[in-house]
Amino acid sequence: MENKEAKQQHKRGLWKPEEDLILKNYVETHGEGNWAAVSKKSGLMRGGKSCRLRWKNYLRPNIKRGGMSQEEEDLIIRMHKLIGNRWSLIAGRLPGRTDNEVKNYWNTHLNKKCRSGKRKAIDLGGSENNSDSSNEKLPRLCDSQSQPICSASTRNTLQGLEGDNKEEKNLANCARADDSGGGSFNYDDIECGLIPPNNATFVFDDEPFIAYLDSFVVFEAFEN
DNA sequence: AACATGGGCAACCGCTTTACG
DNA sequence: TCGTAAAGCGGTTGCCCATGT
Repeated sequence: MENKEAKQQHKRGLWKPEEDLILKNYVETHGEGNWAAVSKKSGLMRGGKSCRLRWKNYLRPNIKRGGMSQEEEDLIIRMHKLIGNRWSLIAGRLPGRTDNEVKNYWNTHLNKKCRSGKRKAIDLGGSENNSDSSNEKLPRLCDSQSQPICSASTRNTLQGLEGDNKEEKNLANCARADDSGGGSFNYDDIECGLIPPNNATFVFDDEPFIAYLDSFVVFEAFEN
């Protein structure tokens, strides 16, 4: 950990173009990692954390800057409904976007938009395992042939969640699951690995929803 | 023209998780 | 197994700029 003295001698505030250049050159030469050493060896008077953040959010190759496309916006909204403020996970599904950017975009644009909308009641009937009367109106998860009723795009979105870590894999398993089970589970259970992969109903904000359903189907959240 | 206000965004803080000796 | 340092992450702060009065 950095001690107070070290912290005090670290420069703070906005990065100058020449600092960016130094950091960029250094990382391109020596590779990412060992950020504590970067500030010392590169001559930058910045903390390791600061260097890492600057590289990750602005200097990395393939960083996409500027306004979000409608597709990206939709994806952020859908994924936020699904997994909440897991900005790094969401950003991981938006090529060239960073968690910080997604977070800022949500806080400044989408959060207001979503808050101004009001959730409509959802007809979610047919969940066998749910004795809770509040869930009696859950919609059938599949049609009579047990086909998922979500859009292909949403399945792809959710299946695309699969990544290197356990959390992403669990989400991906849920996304893949068919609806033979129809039980419900919450996010903590997923993380703990307590949920078998054929269960596909999340509980989020105390409301159940189906992981692989298109959020625009399940969450008619926005009133025009 | 000067000031106030609010929005947008970059950066920092502090907690958690991971890696390693 | 434990302790420590580094890295990752989400929340928050504060600066800058555009707009309104």
